[in-house]
Amino acid sequence: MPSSRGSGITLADVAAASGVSTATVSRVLSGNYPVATRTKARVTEAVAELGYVMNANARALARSRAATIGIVVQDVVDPFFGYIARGVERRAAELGLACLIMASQGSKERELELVDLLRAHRAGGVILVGGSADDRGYRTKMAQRARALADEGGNLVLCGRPPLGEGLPTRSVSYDNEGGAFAITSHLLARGHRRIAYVGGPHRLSTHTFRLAGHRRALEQHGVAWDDDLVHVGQFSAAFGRTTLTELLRRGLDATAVFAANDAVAVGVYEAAEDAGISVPHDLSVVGYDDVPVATQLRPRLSTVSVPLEELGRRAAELCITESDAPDADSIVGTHLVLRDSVSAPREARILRAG
Amino acid sequence: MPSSRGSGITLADVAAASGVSTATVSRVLSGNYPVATRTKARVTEAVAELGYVMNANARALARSRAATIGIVVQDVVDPFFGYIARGVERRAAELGLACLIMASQGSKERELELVDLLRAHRAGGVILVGGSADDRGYRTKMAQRARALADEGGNLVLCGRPPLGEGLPTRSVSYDNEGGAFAITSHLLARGHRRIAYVGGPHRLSTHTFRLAGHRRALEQHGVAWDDDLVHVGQFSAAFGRTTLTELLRRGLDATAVFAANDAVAVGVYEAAEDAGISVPHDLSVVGYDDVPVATQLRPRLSTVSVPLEELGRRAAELCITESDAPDADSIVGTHLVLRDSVSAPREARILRAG
DNA sequence: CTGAAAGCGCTAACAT
DNA sequence: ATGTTAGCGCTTTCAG
Repeated sequence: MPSSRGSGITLADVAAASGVSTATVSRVLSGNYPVATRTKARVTEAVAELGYVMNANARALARSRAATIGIVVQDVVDPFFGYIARGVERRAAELGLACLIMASQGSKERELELVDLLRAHRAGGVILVGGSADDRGYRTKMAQRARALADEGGNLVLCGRPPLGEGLPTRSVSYDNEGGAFAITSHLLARGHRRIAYVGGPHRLSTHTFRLAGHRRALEQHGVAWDDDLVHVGQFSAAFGRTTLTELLRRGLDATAVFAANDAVAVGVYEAAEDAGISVPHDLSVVGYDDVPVATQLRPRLSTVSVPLEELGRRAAELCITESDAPDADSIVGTHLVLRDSVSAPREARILRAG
Repeated sequence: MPSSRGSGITLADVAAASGVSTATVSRVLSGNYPVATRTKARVTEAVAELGYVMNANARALARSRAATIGIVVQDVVDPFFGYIARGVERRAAELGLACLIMASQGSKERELELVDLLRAHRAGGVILVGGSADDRGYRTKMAQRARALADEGGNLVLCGRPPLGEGLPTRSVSYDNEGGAFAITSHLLARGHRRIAYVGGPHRLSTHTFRLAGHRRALEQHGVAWDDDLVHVGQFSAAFGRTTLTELLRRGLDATAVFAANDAVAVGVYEAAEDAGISVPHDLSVVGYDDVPVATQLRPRLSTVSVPLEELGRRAAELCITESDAPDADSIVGTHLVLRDSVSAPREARILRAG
């Protein structure tokens, strides 16, 4: 940034121009203290004439908290994060909060750094979005950040991830990963599928873990034997879905359906099926998770579980500013199945192969 | 945010703990001034032990500029903006800058407000992303903001939009909207199309205006007569693409190809074609613009013009901190055609109808 | 190479 | 209802 000292107009200028003290100007600007209608008008006028804009940093310093919240996502363009970010940004705007966004790119270490960066900015709240790593050291370090943040008057809010542990000063808003997975696997089961491949996200990532757990519970409840060979853990990406299914097909896939752990993975699964000349849902049924726009762009349209991502973001933004011991500091929003065209009854029991 | 005063650790604490003055601590933290290796070590140690994190607001106040840049997009989830935002965020992180993101939702008034908000935060740079309105009053007001921002030591950077006017303190990084459109229409022409419908973005939005201009120039250069009935102005959305093409098909479409002014519009065009039982590209060729992921997810894969969105964002972030009179304050990044499967030679001259 | 001290612009007691 | 004033935590001359 250029180095000029910035000849900005200050509160004092406004005070001088309207013939009142800086305290009065501050009061009309904050609007949280009685001021005579007349003087208020004079001040407002002076503000407009001088084109005065408040120095948010000075205010944050004086108030020891900024009107800013921070949101850390894995990737800004991933629609899962994108919709949550949109909810956060919109609600924040309504609440008069600015929104600092940062991307961890899936790195736990980076995430920790980003929380510190946000602490440095004295963000009123720091929202951690999406699944978290099941890692002892990480959890300990984040817990320490949670305490520090709380000490400093900020909030750590977990959005779509499990709590850090007992008695920690965090609040959260999540959705039922396990339940959604249970429901969609149950749907597959109800249609007659018994051999279902699970193509999922990163090892020990909470999102994946819970989805897999829901899948497993559905299988158990329907008395379908668990088969480790059917679960494939890797990434939440189209690339992973594609290479995984391609490989399975090469080896001969003994399944009639695949549960893609999110819609992005489903995209890859569709591609692999297409490459192999396998028809969805005729030869292979596919379901996803998240219900992002691509689900309706795929052909056949993808059956998936819908998560109210934007609403999740809005709530997270609110949790940034609610007082510490609110009654429902931890809430859960519902998910629901969206049944489209990617599932049919299994055709016959046979091994699926490329070509 | 909870009201606690924030018992944060300050520079003074670190100074006390390491037995030096606050000035010295400040110097090692800023790293822009010679400090004895020994004392530097002591300070660094104290910082770690106390878990000290700098107060960014205090620093910003003292320096009269924050290590923050602002980015204003129309919509966080739109991939056009998303990829640019990703580039901005990534480059900003590399440069040690935090990134405030705000969404204008396409409102000029809101955009102006957001710039003022970012001014309040003393952002070192404010990046305005995407096409801008061709509106006199708006332009005047934004020009005024540009001057104010420059006065205050900040930068206004235009990313993917035309300059505000002569002699204004702005810098910009764009791509060739007109050229890309010229190229892709030329491609359609080369394949034999003569009747091409243009289904485009918002009236007077620069992006749309330039794309349409390029389209027109290609037509002229190939000696194809201009037909106003073939251009349809509206929104950059799938919904607009769909309703527009549906309506055209209902009335009977005398064209063999459609130029969707961006990929989102193309999505809608595909849907309408599908609804009407019209095959792409057999009955109708389609091209888009932007080359966002959906282009490869569509079937047939969409031919479109690729814009280096993320790179655009990275450059924009850099422009936020380059000194005022840099040699190339205004740059243009190239676009290129990506030819996939959505174009074929026109089948025959006939009117396309639904059903 | 290090310290002392005067701000940066605003807020929030405390007066009046 | 309004003014006074002491900070908020860091940077940056200016001395030493």
